[in-house]
Amino acid sequence: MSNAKALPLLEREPAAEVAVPCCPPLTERPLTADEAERTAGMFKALGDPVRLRLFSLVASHEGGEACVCDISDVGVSQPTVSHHLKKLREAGLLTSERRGTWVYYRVEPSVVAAMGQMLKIAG
Amino acid sequence: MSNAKALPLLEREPAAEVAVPCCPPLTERPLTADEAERTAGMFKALGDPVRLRLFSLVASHEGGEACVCDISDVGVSQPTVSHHLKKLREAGLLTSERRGTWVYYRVEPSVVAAMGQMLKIAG
DNA sequence: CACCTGTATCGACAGACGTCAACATAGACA
DNA sequence: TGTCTATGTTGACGTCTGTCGATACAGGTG
Repeated sequence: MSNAKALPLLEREPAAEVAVPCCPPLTERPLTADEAERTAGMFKALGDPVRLRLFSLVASHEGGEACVCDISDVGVSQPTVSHHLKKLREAGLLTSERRGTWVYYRVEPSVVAAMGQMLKIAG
Repeated sequence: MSNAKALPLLEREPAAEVAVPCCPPLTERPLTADEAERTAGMFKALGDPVRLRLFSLVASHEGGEACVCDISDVGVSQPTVSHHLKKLREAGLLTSERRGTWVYYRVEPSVVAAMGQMLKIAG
């Protein structure tokens, strides 16, 4: 599926150690220490205002993806934007792909869905 | 009895500045800087493994509430537990009430629902 | 009253984190 | 090849944060 083997930005890291289907709704049962350790990273990634804006810029961008150049205007320097996008990638919330000169980011729906699942109240 | 005016723990802070109904799904439109600033605090609160466990312990506890004594076994000291519960309170995710000797925490459903709403994918 | 238990606060410390300027790298194009 | 633009990486800096022991406060019980 998808990448045969040549996606530098995608392949560099083992993707998301946080991975996809993790935990039941938080109301269902207490998380184990291990589950909490892995899952907290996803929430932490959205716990910074700049990252939250970057994420919403990607998520709401037409076509479901955005070039870095489209979303860089969030009030911090370019290296800082790059740093935050990396954090969002490492958390599994975004994926990136270089196409020619530009790098495009898109939301990883399964991870976001997993987060939403955990916040489901009184299932 | 139901204290007429002496609820130190509850009254001390203006509850959640984060408040309740904030933002549309992150896929709908980019957050403003101000929205992101206020909203990131909620995700940040769940971005720590210990806090995430404490939250799930409260959320999944029978009766919808839990005494601190019920949830203190998360591997950190009692002051640290108290510190984290305060953070969750300040973020608006939990409320607390002292009843006699014990203090009970419960989930603030509206705030959690707001977070879930933001994570809704593709409206 | 004194004493005990449950919970919050204080003060200190180490480590994590956000930020930037400087530099490095990758493509496009001449 | 060289140069230009877009993006990532490095190193440094100050601030925030998680943690603990010591202490304070609240309420129950004797």
